[in-house]
This record gives sequence, structure tokens and C-alpha cells, in this order.
Amino acid sequence: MVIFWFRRDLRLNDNAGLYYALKENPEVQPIFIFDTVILNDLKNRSDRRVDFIHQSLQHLKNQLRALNSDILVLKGNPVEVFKKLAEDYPLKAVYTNHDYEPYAIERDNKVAQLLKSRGIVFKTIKDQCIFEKEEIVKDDGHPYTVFTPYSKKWKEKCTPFYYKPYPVSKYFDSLKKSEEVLYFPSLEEIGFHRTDITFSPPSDPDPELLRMYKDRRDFPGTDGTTRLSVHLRFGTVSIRHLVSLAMRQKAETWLNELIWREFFMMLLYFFPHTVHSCYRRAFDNLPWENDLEKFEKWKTGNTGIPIVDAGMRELLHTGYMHNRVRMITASFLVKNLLIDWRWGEAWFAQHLNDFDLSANVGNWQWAASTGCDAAPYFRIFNPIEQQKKFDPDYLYIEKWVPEWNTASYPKPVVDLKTSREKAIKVYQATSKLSRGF
DNA sequence: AGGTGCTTCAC
DNA sequence: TGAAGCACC
Repeated sequence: MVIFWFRRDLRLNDNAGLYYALKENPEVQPIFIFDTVILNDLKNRSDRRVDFIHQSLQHLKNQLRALNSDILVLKGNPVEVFKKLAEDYPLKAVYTNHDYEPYAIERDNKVAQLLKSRGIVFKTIKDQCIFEKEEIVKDDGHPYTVFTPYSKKWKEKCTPFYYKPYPVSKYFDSLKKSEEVLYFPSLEEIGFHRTDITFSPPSDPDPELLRMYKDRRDFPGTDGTTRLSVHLRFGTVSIRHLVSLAMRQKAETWLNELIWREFFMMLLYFFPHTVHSCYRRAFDNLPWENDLEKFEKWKTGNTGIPIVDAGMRELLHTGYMHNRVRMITASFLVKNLLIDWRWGEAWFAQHLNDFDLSANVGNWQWAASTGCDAAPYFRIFNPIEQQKKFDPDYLYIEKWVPEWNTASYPKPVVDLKTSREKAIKVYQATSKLSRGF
């Protein structure tokens, strides 16, 4: 028996690993494992991401049932699960797509070792990005740490070959037939509850939206973005498909966002320590104030700065936050409240439906001026100026902070002018210190 | 993927 | 009086 192991690639169409599994084997059983190593760490039993996965698995199951096949859904530590599978079935091979996060690499190494020791082939394939690992590096072989030259190389290399879809349906006959419906554990049995999230398969972004993306994407009160991030996160949409759309529509700015995603994936692969420490090591010595009361106000959207509170409330209420507002709230936490970017990163990690470790760490370090190609430390967003520019009609603020203009709305938790000046002073002192002054 | 303060120059 | 340019943070 041959297994295809779904992880963050929850789709049948244009799935590289599934394609090779089906093409190279006559009978393939798709499986998914609710990884308890990951799930046990989740604080909220009503986690929207687990619900999203559960619903997309139901969708996959329906599609597979229509093909007289099914998906085997299991729960446990994947290493243990495969140990048992190898005992129960005459396993020949396991196919899966590459996963680049530190935990995933460690887990997959263990699984590979276990399978190898039992004579089972473990085959992994690139799927979640166009270029992975060291496929885009400088001519001297070192990784890029600046986005613009990276993106230039990326675009030069990205011929249509790289975003051609894998015609998986050609080999659907290789899906293992299943007369009986396989057992599908409920969310409750996984240890979680239903939430307000609804999964539906993504549809292509409107060409008009992609055409206007450059000019409309920065306004959180209007629908100027594709809202595809959660689908990219769980692989319910194919990156090759999105890149082919971007190329066809000549949506340069939108394509750059897809490349930023791969830039951050590449950086995490080369610099896994940046999950815990600053890429620019000098800033590991920043004297954060880490005021718990201020942090609480930031988390719940009660800072007294309308655009910041709107963003934080949108996050808590929906698991989503507009990207412009992610930058504003992050800059405010780090530069105006002088709270460690890792605290903010952890909060976003806990609440963003589209949370991806590489993008979250990369963007937080960008905002904190501690990362690769980061904003210089003196580049500090003024949330009032940002609001005037990007939510001039208070559309976004009215939606999330309707009381912004009343007496019941709190006074700002810090003075923007003085906190800004303090941040510049602290950053400057820290970077000077490390240069030996 | 910025903001501030100051200068200049056109009303 | 205010937009536009610029240096610096």
C-alpha cells in the first residue's frame, strides 16, 4: 500500500505530491493526521484554524467519495501514527509535500528515519512555493537578505514551466477505492469546538481587483485585497495557479506580495534562529518596557488609538486583520509601547487564521526594524497620520470602534510624540552600544 | 512598507 | 497661509 499524506496542501487539484503519488503507484490511500504535538499547544479549544482544517477535510472527503475513494483521518503524534500504520498495513511508500518550518523539518526527519528502518520509501515534493530553499540565492551561493534583488532573480527564473499546473485528475484512477465510508472524527473528538469560520473553496480573484490592487490594497475599509491568505496557508489554493493569474493579468504589485511570502519562507529556512532572536543581533539587547497593562490594552483593542483598536478588534473578532493595519498595530506595539516584538508575534500567531510562521516572524521583525531588509528604526508609523491617509472616511474605524468619537472611548495609552522620540533614542543607543562606542 | 520640522516659494 | 522640497531621525 502507498500513502499520500496531506498536511498544508488540502486540495486535490494541482497538488504536486499527490500527482506523483498517483502517477507512480496503482493504489494510493490519502490520509490526514491531526498532529497532537501541534494541537496540544493551542490555547483555545475554539480555534478557527482547526475548524477550517476540519471543514476542508470534509470537502476533500466529499470530492474523494464522488470518485469512490476516501480519506483516512487520524489523530496523534505522526511518528507514532506511522509506526502503527507500518505495523497494520504492508506499507510500500509514503508521499508528502515539503514543509519548511523548524518543527515540520524535525518531524519529517523522524518519520523518514522510522520508515526507512522498515524499508518504506518516504518521498517528499516541492508544492507550497514556486522556489524553495536554495533555489534562489545570490551568485556567490549565499542567501539573499534584501527583497528587491531576491524578487528580481525570482522573476527572471520564473518561466511558465514553474507555474504549470500538475494534472492530478489524469491519475484519479490510482486513488484507492473505498466501498465503505471511512471513519471521520468530529471536531469534538479531536478536542475542539465549532467556530464562526466557514470554509468554502476559493474562487479566482476578480481580474478588476488584481488590476486595481496596487491602488486599492491599502484601504482597510474597502475590499481591495484577495482575502486568499488563509487558502495559501492551508493549501486550499495552489500557488502555481495564483502566480499564473498574476502573470496573465500583469498584476505586478500582487505578484510581489506572493514573492514576499517566498522571501520569508526562504529566510526562515536559512535563519531558523530568527523565530526566537533578532536577525540583527544588536537589537537582542533592546531594553523593552513590556508593560503588561499596555499589552492587555493592545490585545483587546483599547489603546485609545482608533486605527490600532479597530485592527486589534478585527483580529479578535474574525481571526483576520487587513495588512496595512497589521503594520500599523505592529509598529505601535513595538515602537510606541516598547513591547518586545515576540509578544506581538505570539499574539498574532494565536489569532490569525492565515498564521504562517515565516511570514509572521519576518513581518514582525520587519516592523520592529530587527529583521532582514527591515524598516530603519527611525521609520515609525504615526497611527493618526496613517488613518488620515488610509481610512479618511472612518469606514474601517466605524465598523470596529463605533464609539471612537464619544466620551466613553479611552484616552490614548501613550503620547505619540514622546513615545516615538523615546523609541528612536532607545534604538539608537542600542545599535551604538553594539558597535563598541 | 514613514514622520517631523524647517525652508522656500507661490499665492 | 499652505503646498512642495529636503534633511534628518
